[in-house]
Amino acid sequence: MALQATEKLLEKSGLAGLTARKVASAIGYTVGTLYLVFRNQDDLIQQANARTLDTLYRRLTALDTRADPHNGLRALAREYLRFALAHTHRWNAIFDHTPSNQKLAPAWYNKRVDRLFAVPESALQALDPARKPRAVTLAARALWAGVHGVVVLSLKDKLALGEQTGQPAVLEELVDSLVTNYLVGYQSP
Amino acid sequence: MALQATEKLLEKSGLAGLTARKVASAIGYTVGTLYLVFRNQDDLIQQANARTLDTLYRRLTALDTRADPHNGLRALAREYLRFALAHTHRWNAIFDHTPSNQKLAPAWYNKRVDRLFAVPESALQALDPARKPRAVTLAARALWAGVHGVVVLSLKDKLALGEQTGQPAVLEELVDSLVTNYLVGYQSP
DNA sequence: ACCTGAACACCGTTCAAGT
DNA sequence: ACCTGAACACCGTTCAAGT
Repeated sequence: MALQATEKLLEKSGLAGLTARKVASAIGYTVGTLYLVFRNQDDLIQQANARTLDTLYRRLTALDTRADPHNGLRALAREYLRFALAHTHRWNAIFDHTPSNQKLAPAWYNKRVDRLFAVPESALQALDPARKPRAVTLAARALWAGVHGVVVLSLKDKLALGEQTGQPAVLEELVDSLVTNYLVGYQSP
Repeated sequence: MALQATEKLLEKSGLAGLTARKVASAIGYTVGTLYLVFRNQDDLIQQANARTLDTLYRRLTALDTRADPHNGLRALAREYLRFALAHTHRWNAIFDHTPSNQKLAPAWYNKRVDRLFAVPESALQALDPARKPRAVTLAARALWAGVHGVVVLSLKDKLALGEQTGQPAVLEELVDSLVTNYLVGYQSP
């Protein structure tokens, strides 16, 4: 499959180094052939990104958050960070790619993104079942977007933590701090 | 200045639509001339981004956070969001641009980023002067990266808030939720 | 039915040559 | 001293023509 070649290329040199010609020649074909399978480069990248989102989703749902939602949310956030650190380039490709025509992403793609957000949301729901759904959704978005922010800036080395910059342990501390403190506020009267 | 033309082009069609040739012809010159002024495209973009960072910095420091650090931090976060919403493309250019050669950004550029982080950090310091500096730094990074995350995902419409997606009021609610709840946790015993 | 090859309109970057 | 023009090696995308 062309998508496997795309992943390998992404993994090696990131989204910027990805080229239709490179992908084609990696699977022993000509550029033209690639355009018989994918509508264009956006389509190719989106399909590759969808696969990354899927494996991330599988990783997150493999965790059990029901027993202890509070720690479950921390575990989710850590797993998210770990995944991003382990697959920097593929993870970045998801958020660096912006469709050329200003067009919004296709529905099948957005479905994967929504599914990811649903994971922390249900943990948050379990944490406090009495809370109104809208309040839970809002809190889940805020918290998860926050975690996302820590991860993005971590990967871009924009956190300026002095000598300890980039050390996974410190980054986990950041993510933990965000989740824990947010949840304290969320659950306080 | 070429940088003004760059900003205008960014504002109109984003980083993806930016071209050395377009910038040059916008100021009545040839491409070649542009390369007598800027080392390369990365340099051009970084200089443009530095200007954006500067005006954002000025906006944030214009707020007074000393009187009431707690509300001050909320105001900072809101201002950050507002700036991003008002200058979507220029703000995105800052975080979408990744230097070609995998090279890290020059020191003069990173200085501007660090300066921005220092703003919420000093507010957080004022909130609880007894706290150890390292703890304050860590909390400032976590919180501000979190706010950043809400803003990035807001701009990319990846928050999936149903019909209300993209409504500024809802986005401010998200940012508020993050800051307020985090601070409750941060200040709890 | 499947693939190629070459074309088109664009890039970033460089640098002799012009004034 | 300042700028141009044309070149080079690359792009994404299309599509006649080949098997």
